[in-house]
Amino acid sequence: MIGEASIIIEVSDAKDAGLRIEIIGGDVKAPYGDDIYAAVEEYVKDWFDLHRDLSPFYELAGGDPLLNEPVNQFYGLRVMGISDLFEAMCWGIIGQQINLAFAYTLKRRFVETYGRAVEANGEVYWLFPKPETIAALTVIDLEPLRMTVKKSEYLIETAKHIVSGKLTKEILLQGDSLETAEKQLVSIRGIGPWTAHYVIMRCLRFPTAFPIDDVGLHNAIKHVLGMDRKPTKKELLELSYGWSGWESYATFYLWRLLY
DNA sequence: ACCCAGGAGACTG
DNA sequence: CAGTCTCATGGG
Repeated sequence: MIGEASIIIEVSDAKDAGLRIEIIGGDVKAPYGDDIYAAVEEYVKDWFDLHRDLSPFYELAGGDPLLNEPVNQFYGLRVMGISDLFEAMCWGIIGQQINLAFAYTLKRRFVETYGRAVEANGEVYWLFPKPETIAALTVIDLEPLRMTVKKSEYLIETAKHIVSGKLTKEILLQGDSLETAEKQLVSIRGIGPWTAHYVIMRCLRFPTAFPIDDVGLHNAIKHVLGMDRKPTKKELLELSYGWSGWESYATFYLWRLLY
Protein backbone atom coordinates (compact mmCIF):
# COMPACT_ATOMS: atom_id res chain seq x y z
CA MET A 1 0.00 0.00 0.00
CA ILE A 2 1.11 3.51 -0.82
CA GLY A 3 -1.35 5.72 0.97
CA GLU A 4 -4.73 4.26 0.02
CA ALA A 5 -3.48 2.78 -3.24
CA SER A 6 -2.56 -0.87 -3.52
CA ILE A 7 0.30 -2.02 -5.70
CA ILE A 8 0.75 -5.67 -6.58
CA ILE A 9 4.37 -6.55 -7.21
CA GLU A 10 6.23 -9.67 -8.17
CA VAL A 11 9.74 -10.22 -6.85
CA SER A 12 12.08 -12.67 -8.52
CA ASP A 13 15.73 -13.60 -8.50
CA ALA A 14 17.70 -11.68 -11.14
CA LYS A 15 20.86 -13.65 -10.36
CA ASP A 16 23.91 -11.39 -10.38
CA ALA A 17 21.73 -8.34 -10.91
CA GLY A 18 20.05 -8.77 -7.50
CA LEU A 19 16.28 -8.74 -7.18
CA ARG A 20 13.90 -8.04 -10.04
CA ILE A 21 10.71 -6.26 -9.03
CA GLU A 22 7.78 -5.99 -11.39
CA ILE A 23 4.56 -4.08 -10.84
CA ILE A 24 1.78 -6.36 -12.05
CA GLY A 25 -1.35 -4.57 -10.93
CA GLY A 26 -3.24 -2.88 -8.14
CA ASP A 27 -4.85 0.54 -8.02
CA VAL A 28 -1.98 2.30 -9.83
CA LYS A 29 -1.95 2.72 -13.60
CA ALA A 30 1.02 2.62 -15.96
CA PRO A 31 3.12 4.52 -16.78
CA TYR A 32 4.31 4.64 -13.20
CA GLY A 33 6.03 7.73 -11.86
CA ASP A 34 9.45 7.77 -10.27
CA ASP A 35 7.78 8.25 -6.88
CA ILE A 36 5.98 4.92 -7.31
CA TYR A 37 9.17 3.09 -8.22
CA ALA A 38 11.02 4.68 -5.32
CA ALA A 39 8.28 3.71 -2.87
CA VAL A 40 8.20 0.15 -4.15
CA GLU A 41 11.97 -0.17 -3.91
CA GLU A 42 11.98 1.10 -0.35
CA TYR A 43 9.10 -1.21 0.58
CA VAL A 44 10.98 -4.26 -0.68
CA LYS A 45 14.20 -3.21 1.03
CA ASP A 46 12.38 -2.94 4.33
CA TRP A 47 10.42 -6.14 3.69
CA PHE A 48 13.57 -8.18 3.05
CA ASP A 49 15.58 -6.26 5.67
CA LEU A 50 18.12 -5.38 2.99
CA HIS A 51 19.47 -2.39 4.88
CA ARG A 52 21.06 -4.69 7.46
CA ASP A 53 24.60 -6.00 7.29
CA LEU A 54 24.39 -9.63 8.39
CA SER A 55 28.13 -10.31 8.63
CA PRO A 56 28.25 -9.95 12.45
CA PHE A 57 25.43 -12.47 12.72
CA TYR A 58 27.15 -14.97 10.45
CA GLU A 59 30.35 -14.52 12.42
CA LEU A 60 28.72 -15.43 15.73
CA ALA A 61 26.59 -18.15 14.14
CA GLY A 62 29.60 -19.93 12.70
CA GLY A 63 30.77 -20.90 16.16
CA ASP A 64 27.34 -21.60 17.61
CA PRO A 65 26.29 -25.26 17.95
CA LEU A 66 22.64 -24.44 17.25
CA LEU A 67 23.07 -21.93 14.43
CA ASN A 68 25.90 -23.47 12.47
CA GLU A 69 23.67 -25.89 10.57
CA PRO A 70 20.75 -23.58 9.69
CA VAL A 71 23.06 -20.72 8.73
CA ASN A 72 24.87 -22.90 6.20
CA GLN A 73 21.63 -24.34 4.91
CA PHE A 74 19.77 -21.04 4.54
CA TYR A 75 22.64 -18.63 3.97
CA GLY A 76 21.27 -15.27 2.80
CA LEU A 77 17.88 -15.70 4.48
CA ARG A 78 16.61 -12.54 6.15
CA VAL A 79 13.88 -11.87 8.68
CA MET A 80 10.92 -11.13 6.46
CA GLY A 81 9.01 -8.07 7.64
CA ILE A 82 5.34 -7.33 8.15
CA SER A 83 5.42 -3.59 7.68
CA ASP A 84 1.83 -2.97 8.75
CA LEU A 85 1.48 -2.87 12.54
CA PHE A 86 -2.13 -4.04 12.59
CA GLU A 87 -1.33 -7.01 10.37
CA ALA A 88 1.69 -7.98 12.48
CA MET A 89 -0.34 -7.81 15.70
CA CYS A 90 -3.27 -9.75 14.23
CA TRP A 91 -0.99 -12.47 12.94
CA GLY A 92 0.60 -12.75 16.36
CA ILE A 93 -2.77 -12.94 18.11
CA ILE A 94 -4.14 -15.47 15.65
CA GLY A 95 -1.05 -17.66 16.03
CA GLN A 96 -1.22 -17.91 19.81
CA GLN A 97 -1.51 -21.41 21.24
CA ILE A 98 -2.75 -23.15 18.09
CA ASN A 99 -0.86 -25.17 15.52
CA LEU A 100 0.38 -23.35 12.43
CA ALA A 101 -1.91 -25.21 10.05
CA PHE A 102 -4.97 -23.98 11.91
CA ALA A 103 -3.44 -20.52 12.25
CA TYR A 104 -3.11 -20.29 8.47
CA THR A 105 -6.73 -21.44 8.10
CA LEU A 106 -7.94 -18.74 10.49
CA LYS A 107 -5.84 -16.07 8.82
CA ARG A 108 -7.22 -17.01 5.41
CA ARG A 109 -10.82 -16.84 6.66
CA PHE A 110 -10.14 -13.50 8.35
CA VAL A 111 -8.52 -11.97 5.27
CA GLU A 112 -11.00 -13.36 2.76
CA THR A 113 -13.96 -12.23 4.86
CA TYR A 114 -12.87 -8.71 5.79
CA GLY A 115 -10.03 -7.86 3.39
CA ARG A 116 -10.22 -6.45 -0.12
CA ALA A 117 -9.59 -8.55 -3.21
CA VAL A 118 -7.37 -7.13 -5.94
CA GLU A 119 -6.91 -8.92 -9.23
CA ALA A 120 -3.73 -8.96 -11.28
CA ASN A 121 -2.76 -11.21 -14.19
CA GLY A 122 -5.93 -13.21 -13.64
CA GLU A 123 -5.09 -14.01 -10.03
CA VAL A 124 -6.80 -12.75 -6.91
CA TYR A 125 -4.66 -11.13 -4.19
CA TRP A 126 -6.08 -10.23 -0.80
CA LEU A 127 -5.29 -7.04 1.04
CA PHE A 128 -5.24 -7.37 4.80
CA PRO A 129 -8.37 -6.04 6.54
CA LYS A 130 -8.20 -2.43 7.67
CA PRO A 131 -8.36 -1.75 11.41
CA GLU A 132 -11.40 0.49 10.80
CA THR A 133 -13.27 -2.52 9.44
CA ILE A 134 -12.37 -4.80 12.33
CA ALA A 135 -12.93 -2.13 14.99
CA ALA A 136 -16.56 -1.93 13.88
CA LEU A 137 -17.19 -5.65 14.48
CA THR A 138 -18.46 -7.57 17.48
CA VAL A 139 -17.40 -11.04 18.56
CA ILE A 140 -20.66 -12.34 17.08
CA ASP A 141 -19.50 -11.25 13.62
CA LEU A 142 -16.32 -13.27 13.98
CA GLU A 143 -18.07 -16.42 15.24
CA PRO A 144 -18.25 -18.06 11.79
CA LEU A 145 -14.45 -17.93 11.52
CA ARG A 146 -14.28 -20.39 14.42
CA MET A 147 -11.52 -18.75 16.40
CA THR A 148 -11.94 -18.51 20.14
CA VAL A 149 -14.03 -15.70 21.57
CA LYS A 150 -10.91 -14.39 23.31
CA LYS A 151 -9.00 -14.14 20.04
CA SER A 152 -11.93 -12.27 18.50
CA GLU A 153 -11.97 -9.82 21.42
CA TYR A 154 -8.22 -9.28 21.17
CA LEU A 155 -8.38 -8.59 17.41
CA ILE A 156 -11.25 -6.11 17.77
CA GLU A 157 -9.67 -4.32 20.72
CA THR A 158 -6.33 -4.09 18.93
CA ALA A 159 -8.10 -2.61 15.91
CA LYS A 160 -9.74 -0.01 18.16
CA HIS A 161 -6.40 0.96 19.67
CA ILE A 162 -4.99 1.55 16.20
CA VAL A 163 -8.04 3.43 14.97
CA SER A 164 -7.82 5.71 18.01
CA GLY A 165 -4.38 6.81 16.82
CA LYS A 166 -2.80 6.07 20.20
CA LEU A 167 -1.06 2.98 18.89
CA THR A 168 1.17 3.43 15.86
CA LYS A 169 4.47 2.11 14.62
CA GLU A 170 5.96 5.57 15.02
CA ILE A 171 4.90 5.83 18.67
CA LEU A 172 6.31 2.38 19.42
CA LEU A 173 9.59 3.34 17.78
CA GLN A 174 9.94 6.54 19.79
CA GLY A 175 13.00 6.18 21.97
CA ASP A 176 14.41 3.44 19.76
CA SER A 177 14.10 1.04 22.69
CA LEU A 178 12.90 -2.55 22.63
CA GLU A 179 11.92 -2.36 26.30
CA THR A 180 9.81 0.75 25.77
CA ALA A 181 7.99 -0.78 22.81
CA GLU A 182 7.50 -4.07 24.65
CA LYS A 183 6.02 -2.31 27.67
CA GLN A 184 3.48 -0.50 25.50
CA LEU A 185 2.51 -3.62 23.58
CA VAL A 186 2.15 -5.86 26.64
CA SER A 187 -0.17 -3.31 28.24
CA ILE A 188 -2.71 -4.20 25.55
CA ARG A 189 -5.06 -7.06 26.40
CA GLY A 190 -4.17 -10.14 24.39
CA ILE A 191 -0.59 -9.09 23.78
CA GLY A 192 1.79 -11.01 26.02
CA PRO A 193 5.58 -11.28 25.92
CA TRP A 194 5.59 -13.70 22.98
CA THR A 195 3.35 -11.59 20.77
CA ALA A 196 5.13 -8.37 21.75
CA HIS A 197 8.49 -9.79 20.71
CA TYR A 198 6.98 -11.27 17.58
CA VAL A 199 5.69 -7.83 16.56
CA ILE A 200 8.95 -6.13 17.50
CA MET A 201 10.78 -8.69 15.39
CA ARG A 202 8.58 -8.68 12.28
CA CYS A 203 7.30 -5.10 12.24
CA LEU A 204 9.61 -2.87 14.28
CA ARG A 205 12.59 -4.91 13.04
CA PHE A 206 14.70 -4.98 16.20
CA PRO A 207 17.25 -7.81 15.69
CA THR A 208 17.29 -8.19 19.48
CA ALA A 209 13.62 -9.18 19.66
CA PHE A 210 13.41 -12.67 21.12
CA PRO A 211 10.16 -14.64 21.46
CA ILE A 212 11.78 -17.04 23.88
CA ASP A 213 8.47 -18.76 24.79
CA ASP A 214 7.96 -19.86 21.21
CA VAL A 215 7.08 -23.54 20.84
CA GLY A 216 8.51 -23.65 17.33
CA LEU A 217 11.84 -22.39 18.61
CA HIS A 218 11.79 -25.03 21.35
CA ASN A 219 11.06 -27.79 18.87
CA ALA A 220 13.78 -26.60 16.49
CA ILE A 221 16.34 -26.66 19.30
CA LYS A 222 15.14 -30.09 20.39
CA HIS A 223 15.61 -31.27 16.80
CA VAL A 224 19.09 -29.79 16.29
CA LEU A 225 20.40 -31.17 19.57
CA GLY A 226 18.66 -34.53 19.19
CA MET A 227 16.92 -34.13 22.54
CA ASP A 228 14.01 -36.34 23.61
CA ARG A 229 12.26 -33.36 25.21
CA LYS A 230 11.97 -29.62 24.75
CA PRO A 231 14.58 -27.39 26.40
CA THR A 232 13.78 -25.78 29.74
CA LYS A 233 13.73 -22.02 30.20
CA LYS A 234 17.12 -22.20 31.90
CA GLU A 235 18.60 -24.18 29.03
CA LEU A 236 17.13 -21.71 26.54
CA LEU A 237 18.82 -18.83 28.31
CA GLU A 238 22.15 -20.66 28.31
CA LEU A 239 21.90 -21.76 24.67
CA SER A 240 20.95 -18.27 23.49
CA TYR A 241 23.54 -16.43 25.55
CA GLY A 242 25.87 -16.01 22.59
CA TRP A 243 23.16 -14.65 20.31
CA SER A 244 23.25 -11.23 21.95
CA GLY A 245 22.26 -8.57 19.44
CA TRP A 246 20.91 -11.09 16.92
CA GLU A 247 18.25 -13.04 18.79
CA SER A 248 15.58 -12.48 16.15
CA TYR A 249 17.83 -13.74 13.38
CA ALA A 250 18.80 -16.79 15.40
CA THR A 251 15.12 -17.52 16.00
CA PHE A 252 14.17 -16.97 12.38
CA TYR A 253 16.85 -19.32 11.08
CA LEU A 254 15.88 -22.01 13.58
CA TRP A 255 12.19 -21.66 12.64
CA ARG A 256 13.14 -22.26 9.04
CA LEU A 257 14.35 -25.76 9.96
CA LEU A 258 10.78 -26.78 10.78
CA TYR A 259 9.25 -26.17 7.34
C1' DA B 1 -9.45 -40.67 22.50
C1' DC B 2 -5.45 -38.34 23.18
C1' DC B 3 -1.86 -34.86 23.16
C1' DC B 4 -0.41 -30.68 21.59
C1' DA B 5 -0.13 -26.17 19.35
C1' DG B 6 4.59 -19.87 16.73
C1' DG B 7 0.24 -18.12 24.72
C1' DA B 8 -2.31 -15.02 27.72
C1' DG B 9 -4.78 -13.73 31.82
C1' DA B 10 -6.28 -14.63 36.35
C1' DC B 11 -5.03 -16.36 40.54
C1' DT B 12 -1.95 -17.62 44.41
C1' DG B 13 1.84 -17.43 47.67
C1' DC C 1 7.58 -11.01 41.23
C1' DA C 2 7.57 -16.14 39.96
C1' DG C 3 4.91 -20.41 39.63
C1' DT C 4 0.29 -22.66 38.62
C1' DC C 5 -4.32 -23.15 36.68
C1' DT C 6 -7.71 -22.37 33.15
C1' DC C 7 -9.21 -21.39 28.78
C1' DA C 8 -10.69 -22.77 23.64
C1' DT C 9 -10.44 -24.90 19.15
C1' DG C 10 -8.66 -27.84 15.64
C1' DG C 11 -4.55 -30.87 13.64
C1' DG C 12 -2.22 -35.14 13.57
